[in-house]
Amino acid sequence: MRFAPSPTGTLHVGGARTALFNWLAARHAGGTFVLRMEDTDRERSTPESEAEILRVLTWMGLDWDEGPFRQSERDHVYAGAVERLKAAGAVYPAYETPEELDAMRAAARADRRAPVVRGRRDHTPEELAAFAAEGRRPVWRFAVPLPGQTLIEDRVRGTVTFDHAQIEDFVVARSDGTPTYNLAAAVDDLEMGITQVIRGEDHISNTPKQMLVIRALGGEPPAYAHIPLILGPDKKKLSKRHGAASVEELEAAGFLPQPTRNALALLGWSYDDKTTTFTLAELVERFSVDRVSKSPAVFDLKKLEVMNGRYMRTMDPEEFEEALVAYLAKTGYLAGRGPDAEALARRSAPLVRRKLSRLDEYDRLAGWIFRPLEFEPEAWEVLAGDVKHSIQVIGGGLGRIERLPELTADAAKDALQDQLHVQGESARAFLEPQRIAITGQTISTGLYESLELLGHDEAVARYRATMGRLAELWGA
RNA sequence: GCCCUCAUCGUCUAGCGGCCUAGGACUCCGCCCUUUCAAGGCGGCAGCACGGGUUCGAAUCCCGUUGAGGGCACCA
Repeated sequence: MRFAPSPTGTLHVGGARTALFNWLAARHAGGTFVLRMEDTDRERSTPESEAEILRVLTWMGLDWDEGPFRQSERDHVYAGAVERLKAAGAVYPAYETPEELDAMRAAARADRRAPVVRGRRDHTPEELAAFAAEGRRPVWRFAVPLPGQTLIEDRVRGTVTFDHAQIEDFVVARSDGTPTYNLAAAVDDLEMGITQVIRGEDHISNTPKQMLVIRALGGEPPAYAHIPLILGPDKKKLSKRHGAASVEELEAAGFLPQPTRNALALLGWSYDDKTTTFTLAELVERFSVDRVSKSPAVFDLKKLEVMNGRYMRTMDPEEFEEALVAYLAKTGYLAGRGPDAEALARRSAPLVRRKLSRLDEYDRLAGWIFRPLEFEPEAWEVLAGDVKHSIQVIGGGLGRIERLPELTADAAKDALQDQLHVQGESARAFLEPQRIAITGQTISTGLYESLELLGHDEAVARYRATMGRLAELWGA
């Protein structure tokens, strides 16, 4: 099994799922997982991109047994293969100019035929010598056998037939001697002893070309499985245009590796009619390409959020605390929020654990902890909407909190619930202002726990500050 | 234009001729619980693209139509 990305950008959700499926298939079968960088496009391939892909794979918990190999470092292998193809008469030098190629394709199209290119396979030795004398460098094209057809015995789609009339004499070696993708991929799959290829459906039309190359080299093609593509909400192939299309973005948004992996596995694959959560071990044990769906799937971020939230709620509290702090540190959230920032974040972990679906929502819930009391406009609106009521209710709450010998969440709960009865208020009408009074937010961590976290003095101070501002408003 | 592929609730899917009055999950909508937001519990809305066959019987098999996706470079 192998995963062979081209390092020309970040790893998006589709590529990550391809990697996952290959890895799962390899681990399930006890096979070898090979990582190979398809960087024959030297213009677009970058070391940064390669490092990023490796990092993301590791983040997802995927390891590899061999590699990463780089095609850019294997020129000699491809050169050797091209020589063997020449010797076998499977390729020929082509001198057609770009204009001629365009004309050929346009003509075929006008003729309602497939826009395929056939170079002249029958140049005489004299002609070839003349070209050489002019210094013209040919590309080498694969002489697709005509007539004929190539069948793919695909593990997810069944038998797929390609008529050779539809396959052009594809370029195998560029005029500068470098190999093209179809040559390099075929040669590597053969050389590296790859027996199973799982890749996106967008590669399916390349497959017969690669099979042709492998057979011309005297080899046997691996088994192929072309998995359906992942689509964006617009039903188009997922690309950078769609938000959060890369795993890097998911990570930055505060999704954890386990639920992300789980969600990715379930895109186009299912185990049965009910199970929706799997541990890594379960995935390895149960995965099979035979159960991969044939139709493309729309990636649903909302579903991932739900899975992520549920996962965070079921993980160990300590583990969650570590994940949260690591995330906040990595994203730079903690920096510049005072020397106690990390300690505060740790203390807040239990308060946000049941409320978050993604870590980047942390600030919305708990940002107030790091700031002196200040009101969100909407929050202040709630209090200012009925100043008299707010003063009564918050004043009532303050009176009770103030007298508490020890401000714990339980004590706060008992006191406030008793007070709301005393004042004949509904829970919502009484408790909502309390939260705003101390956090300044309409949505926040739980009221009682928040009070405990603040501690008696700070809580009372905040209450008083709010009362002060309300009194000011009342007076005016 | 040519080639390949796909087609079950809005989304992800189970279903491989009778177990289907089509199951699960997410979203959405109610209700309950916690006398707060959230979380949790319970319930509800919603689907076999269409038309022909084959068969005692079709979501499941065949053909066609329609729709959708992918590919068609000296990119990968």
